[in-house]
Amino acid sequence: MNPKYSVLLIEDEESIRSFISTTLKSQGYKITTAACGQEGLHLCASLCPDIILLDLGLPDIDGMTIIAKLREWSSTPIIVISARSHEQEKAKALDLGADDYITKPFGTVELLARIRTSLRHGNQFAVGNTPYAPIYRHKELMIDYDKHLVTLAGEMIHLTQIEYKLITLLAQNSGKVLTYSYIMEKIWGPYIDNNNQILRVNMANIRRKIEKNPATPEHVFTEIGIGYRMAECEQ
Amino acid sequence: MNPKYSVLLIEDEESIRSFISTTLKSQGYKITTAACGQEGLHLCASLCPDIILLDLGLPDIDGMTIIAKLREWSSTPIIVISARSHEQEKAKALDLGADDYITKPFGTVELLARIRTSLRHGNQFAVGNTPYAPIYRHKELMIDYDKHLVTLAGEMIHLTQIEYKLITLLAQNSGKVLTYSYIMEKIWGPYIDNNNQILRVNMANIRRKIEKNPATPEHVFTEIGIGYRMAECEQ
DNA sequence: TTAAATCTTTACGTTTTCTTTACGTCAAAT
DNA sequence: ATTTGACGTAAAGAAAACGTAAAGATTTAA
Repeated sequence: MNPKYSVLLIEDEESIRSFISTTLKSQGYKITTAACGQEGLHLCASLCPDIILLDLGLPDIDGMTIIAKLREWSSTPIIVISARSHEQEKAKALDLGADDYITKPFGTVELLARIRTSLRHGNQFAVGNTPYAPIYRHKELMIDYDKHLVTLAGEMIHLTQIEYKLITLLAQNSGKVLTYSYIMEKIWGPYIDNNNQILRVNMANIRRKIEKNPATPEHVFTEIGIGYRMAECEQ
Repeated sequence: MNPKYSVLLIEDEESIRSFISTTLKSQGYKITTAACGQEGLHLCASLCPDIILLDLGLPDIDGMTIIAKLREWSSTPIIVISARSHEQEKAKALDLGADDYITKPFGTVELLARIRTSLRHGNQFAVGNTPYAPIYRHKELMIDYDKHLVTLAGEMIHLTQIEYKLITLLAQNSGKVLTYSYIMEKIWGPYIDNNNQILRVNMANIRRKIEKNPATPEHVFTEIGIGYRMAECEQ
């Protein structure tokens, strides 16, 4: 890795801190740790890390507050670390501007994969309208934004307006979880009630068209309680 | 008979205006004239001519301004007419988007040649760096832009002026969806309201002429809620 | 000037899409 | 084992978008 990415880990539990530190160091990341929220905010401002790993259950400051405070001035990718017992927190964290989440206990492979994805798609350097790749491709599925065309194994797939908007939104953020509320607002505007039924129906219709077996999807994944995630674009 | 090419002449000198008018009429062009820049801009937006002849020395608006204003929405070929050959002026006009430049006094033969050339090369609907294709072909359908001719299985198809422009616009962007509003602006100018009814009627008429069964089209497809897309040119 | 062709508008039936409702399934928690 | 909550799917009604015929309006050609 060249140059090294710097990672800021905000985590109060000593055992997890050292586990992650060791893991990341061995992979060539430059890692700094903070044991409480106060320290974390301070270090973030002075270090300007490339990515932040944030445990939501800190002793001094509420995790949501930390995300909000960071997002006031920084767009550094944030990966939230959360205990399974606090499921509903995750969606809120993502809505506040976190980029991804990972649930304890987690494996090394998963953690590293999430970090790589977030760094790759990290919007910390994007100014204004992020330039998306002109084409999304994953396995047999291809989306040509310019031609407004979706093909599966070369075959044209007919999508309705809303279906196309939806898959485009997911594809242009592929690899990343988009929360239900985020998707709803993007597609149906800010005045829609937050009943996701209409979204589920549309997702089912899309899956019927692009998945061999909608029950075991290859392209669009459900993150239960959180939202949807699309397989990362190949290239 | 093929649809006539329509020409808009923007020229303040009466003698030149009538000279060019007579010349072009005798050659089968449909010509409209404007005596000042204001009128010229207005007529262009309402007529959407196939080509524009523009005198740079108009009394009211600077010629360069007119070119720039037209290029905000139209890609119709513009041939600039100038009293004196100033290399700088010529370069600037071409830079702003004019297609050719002719110096007074000029002969009939030269003018007609320039017009033919601009119309031929004026694949005015092709966007970006699309290579100039002299012919569109797909299944039995053929469009010869140079000859201004549409044939279906060798048989000549009679199209009206608007119908020809429409199918040309779609053909020169074949494979891509063109939105209703884009098409409306290209064919009916920037001042048309965004009621697509007139477009639907014209598409129905075109389909009646070129599709075996308009309900299951082979050449022009509707992308509901978005626009129309023409089958990609073969070869 | 008159007839024909073209363009635009109006009206209406059909198709497609959108939304809601109802119900079934699965997994986690009691 | 049962309950509960979240998600997926089917189907039906409502709404929007589309295509077509036909009647004016305008332009062009004879």
